[in-house]
Amino acid sequence: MRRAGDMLPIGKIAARTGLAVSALRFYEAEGLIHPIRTAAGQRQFRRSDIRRISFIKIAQELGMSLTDIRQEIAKLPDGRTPTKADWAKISRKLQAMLDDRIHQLQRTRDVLDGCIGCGCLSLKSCKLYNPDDQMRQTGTGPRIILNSPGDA
Amino acid sequence: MRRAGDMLPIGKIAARTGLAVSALRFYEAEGLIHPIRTAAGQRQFRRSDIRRISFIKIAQELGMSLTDIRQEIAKLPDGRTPTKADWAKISRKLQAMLDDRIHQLQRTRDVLDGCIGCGCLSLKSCKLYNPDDQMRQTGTGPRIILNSPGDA
DNA sequence: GTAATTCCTAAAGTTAACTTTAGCTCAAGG
DNA sequence: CCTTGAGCTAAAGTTAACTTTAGGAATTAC
Repeated sequence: MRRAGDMLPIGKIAARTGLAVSALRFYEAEGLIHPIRTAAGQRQFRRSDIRRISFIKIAQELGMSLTDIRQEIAKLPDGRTPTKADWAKISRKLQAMLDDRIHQLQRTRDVLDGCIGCGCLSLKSCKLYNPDDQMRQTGTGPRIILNSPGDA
Repeated sequence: MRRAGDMLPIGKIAARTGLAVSALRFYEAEGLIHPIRTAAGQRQFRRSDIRRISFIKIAQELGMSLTDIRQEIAKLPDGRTPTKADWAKISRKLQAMLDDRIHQLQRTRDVLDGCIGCGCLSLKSCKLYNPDDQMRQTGTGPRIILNSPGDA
């Protein structure tokens, strides 16, 4: 029952999500979104793609790389437009990540409280950094890692 | 009263802070740390530099760029080795940033709870994103911004 | 119907934060 | 002494995540 009226051109999607048009094209090239094309070759997005893009942004905010996000999104149902339940399921990992991150920051905050004041601030000697934290990027290139495995 | 015994070579500092030697040299080039040199030109770090580097890492973790961090560090007393009080003072901004970040994530978490479940997830239509949030990077180049000014 | 938008692709450029490489010098151990 | 492990510099390379540019084609607005 859904015809052309449901579809949105790239510019509208950009406006609705706050992403640049170029970023959306980039995301398609990266396999994160899969707009269909008009006969003339112009991209047409489903409304549900807005949710997908929102998911991408939240996951990014939590430090996931686009590669990681692509993997997560790949768990969505095959050809069909994902339902709310699909998103709820896949979002559980985000919930957990949010919780972890919040706790980590709270710990940092608490320790910083006494620790910078007392003058002992040192990445190794202080327990400001929790060693039990995975899920941060590794490898070469630019890194922003505080809790790298091995710190104690 | 302090002679050479108090000073540490770059390798030791790298070991103590968890940073790579190359990163420390890079930080010096960026004006974030200022080790002195031996007659032969080798870097010698003060023990207090460990605290300085720890500060840099925490600030980075909170999303500050090295440029921002350099500015903050510039507020430390001129030539003298900073005291605990100096660090405590400059760390107050980090405390505030930590608090902001924690609250932001909590908000995201709470809204995500109901919001992804209910299927309304959309960056613009949902209040998942707080518009009252500054202190995120702007400009060109790679960006990871969720709460860019203008979102509602 | 035509001017102004919006869209297209492909390729190259940008930025931050480092790392790697190449070719040396210095310092510590046996 | 002489080898081996740190250090040094300068310059080039890397990576992620985009943006910009160039040169067209399709739509929309008047």
